[in-house]
Amino acid sequence: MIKCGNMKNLAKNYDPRKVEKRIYSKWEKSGFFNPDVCLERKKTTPRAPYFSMVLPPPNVTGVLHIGHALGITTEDILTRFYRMKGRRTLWIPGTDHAAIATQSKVEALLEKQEKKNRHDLGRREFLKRVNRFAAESRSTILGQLKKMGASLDWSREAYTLDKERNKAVATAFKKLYDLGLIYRGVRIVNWDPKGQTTVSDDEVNHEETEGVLYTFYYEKGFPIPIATTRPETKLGDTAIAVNPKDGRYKKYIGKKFSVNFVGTPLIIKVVGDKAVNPSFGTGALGVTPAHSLADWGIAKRHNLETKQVINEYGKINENYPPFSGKKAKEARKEIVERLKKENLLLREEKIKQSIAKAERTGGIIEPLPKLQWFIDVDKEFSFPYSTLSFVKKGEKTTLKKLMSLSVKKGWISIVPKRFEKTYFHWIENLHDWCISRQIWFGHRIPVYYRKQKPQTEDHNQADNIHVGESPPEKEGWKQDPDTLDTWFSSGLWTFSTLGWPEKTKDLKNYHPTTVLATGYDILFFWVARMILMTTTLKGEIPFHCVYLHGIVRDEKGQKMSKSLGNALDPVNLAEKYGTDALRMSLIMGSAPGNDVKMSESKIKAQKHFANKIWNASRFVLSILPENKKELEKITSKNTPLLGKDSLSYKNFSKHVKEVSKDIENFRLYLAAEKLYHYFWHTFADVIIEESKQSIHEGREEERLSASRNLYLQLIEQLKLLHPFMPFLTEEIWAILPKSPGSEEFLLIEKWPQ
RNA sequence: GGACGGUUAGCUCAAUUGGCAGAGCAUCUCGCUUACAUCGAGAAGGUCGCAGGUUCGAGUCCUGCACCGUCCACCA
Repeated sequence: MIKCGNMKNLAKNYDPRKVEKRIYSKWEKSGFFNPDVCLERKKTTPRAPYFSMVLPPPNVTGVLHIGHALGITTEDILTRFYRMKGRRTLWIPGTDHAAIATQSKVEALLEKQEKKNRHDLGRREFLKRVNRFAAESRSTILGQLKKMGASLDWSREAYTLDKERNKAVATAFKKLYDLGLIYRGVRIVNWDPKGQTTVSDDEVNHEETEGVLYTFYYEKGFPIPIATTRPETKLGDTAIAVNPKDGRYKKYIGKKFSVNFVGTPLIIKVVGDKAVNPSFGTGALGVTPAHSLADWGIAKRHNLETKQVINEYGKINENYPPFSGKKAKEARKEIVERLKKENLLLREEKIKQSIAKAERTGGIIEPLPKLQWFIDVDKEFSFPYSTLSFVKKGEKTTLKKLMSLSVKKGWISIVPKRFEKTYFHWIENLHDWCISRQIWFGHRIPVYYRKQKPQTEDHNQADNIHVGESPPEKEGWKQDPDTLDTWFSSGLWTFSTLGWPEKTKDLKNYHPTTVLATGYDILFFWVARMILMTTTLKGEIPFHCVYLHGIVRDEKGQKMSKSLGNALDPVNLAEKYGTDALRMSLIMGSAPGNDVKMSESKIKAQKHFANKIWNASRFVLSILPENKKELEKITSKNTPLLGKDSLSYKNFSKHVKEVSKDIENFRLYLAAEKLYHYFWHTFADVIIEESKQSIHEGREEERLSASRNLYLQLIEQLKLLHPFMPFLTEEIWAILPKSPGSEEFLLIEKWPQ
């Protein structure tokens, strides 16, 4: 029998609570999350390839949810893997101010706690409150990131609204403006009457509801019946559009009618437009340019007048008595009543209708023509860089083309590939991006206006608009009161975090970033915008690869949310089962782009796995001799592995290669599964069990060979498992005797070959 | 209207280039044996959504269908 005193002081069961905090602070103190320290301490070399990533900045609206935990785990696995591979590895942390989301959260709190709105406080005081809220959220979030074990370089932490990023935003705005890609103009926008602001197409959700399609004549004797779900907007009709091929109405095209519609005089021109579907409704469309994007397009094509009926509060404006001041819905009811009374209503039919709601406030979107700032995605401009192969310097291109070609030409790959199709499809349907918001929290638009003086009224706009970080020195300039869409600043994230617009070393060393890992739900919001911004402002791609993970759902497959009460809190779970178990359970069975169904039993299983690793390690520790010289025989390379052990180790080497390949190819779920399976069902169940005989009863060489095989395989499995289960593996690493040349921290240990 | 994904054991999901259908949880039986009862040994449980086709061989490739889900879309 060998003496086995080594494991006496180790608990029989692994208790993550006693380990995780201590280990994280050890890592932080070591400085190895920072590639500069790794370089200094020669853990990597200046000539090593880099691996860089940004953390998709969590919104400062509250706390991290389990979806974040999946993203963080995915990213941390990649980061730890490449760090161990010897790359110059940088993962940058940060948070997002999330303009509308944060502002509406604080507004709701204000309403609830003090029965006040933001105007009661005023812009300055209100912003103070929001910033205070954001700061609290930020520190909660940072704590949670650490709890998850994220090996982020905290020395480079960024915030979308901090000084550096503010400068980046203003610079970006000016540059895009100078390129002619940002313009101010009147267009139909998505107006949120509840939030009193515009929102972009992507911030609108469509819900299917039942609506009523009313078919009627404007007045008695009018030849063309029209159909609409919103009779109240018809007060603003300026035309009827019919399909030019429609025999029924051909003869009316070009004619003008004066009608009296429920007491309001209208001048209706009949136009032919091929956007009109002859088989829907009556085949004739009452054109309301101010309140429908489709009609706006028709009006543009036929030079029709725009008459606004509904105001910013969703009420009929002052021009339409007796309906003025009434809510759209009430006005609708009254108008329909009147049409009925006058015998003008032909039909009422129930139809399925999709209703647009603002994502954040739930307000029903009112399409309104408004003067706003836009990014023009179709405008041709000459590309100012010679850094991308698919567009030459000086060549005419558009933002849409840049976004599309970056992926099409293989500069950026999307994993899984099927999302590339979705991406292209989205770009094809893209309209100009409305970037101005009538909210207070965010980047104030870096534009200043001056009232035109009568004597200088020469239509020279440049005299009265100034685009830049600060106003010109002369008097009378007022900054635009609006703020920018939050995704404007997020779009700059890969390079604004590295110091742009300054020419920093970080930019040179770590951009383009290697991978962007994020949920597929923000492919359009964020990923596409980043590609847009980076190609245009830097002549670079933001990342070489986009890894899209799924959404975390509950056991029933429902999206987790606070309101449904099925949300799992990652910090609670980590506390209960250990972070490593939580991480493992999130990764296992989650193929790229696939949703993950989570349940506590899954996490529990991984807690058991952690315990298994702990105990197998205790066993290996128990067979290691205490005597230094004896121990060296096992830890050093000089002891040969005999037949069976040698074969077992060879097999293990295959496992190592497979796992490495899986991680390199983003098959993290497969790597995790293999690690689990090999450790439990090969290493513990078979190899350890079979070694027991050699160790207890074998000859000296057999004993040494078996012990060395166990020791080697354990050590190397700890390395393989480290990216997935960093705390447990680091803890065991600290306890096990090391081979010559090993690192103090598993964190920076070389990845097995 | 367009596109995408899913359908495999009671539940949650795997099966990387086509090669004997696998895990975890739950269930049943037995076992506290000197790493681990957060464990071990064993059992039961599957016409891989349906219908065709390609192939020596199909859960995997092709065609069609069904159901569930998701995203996109200016048919009022």
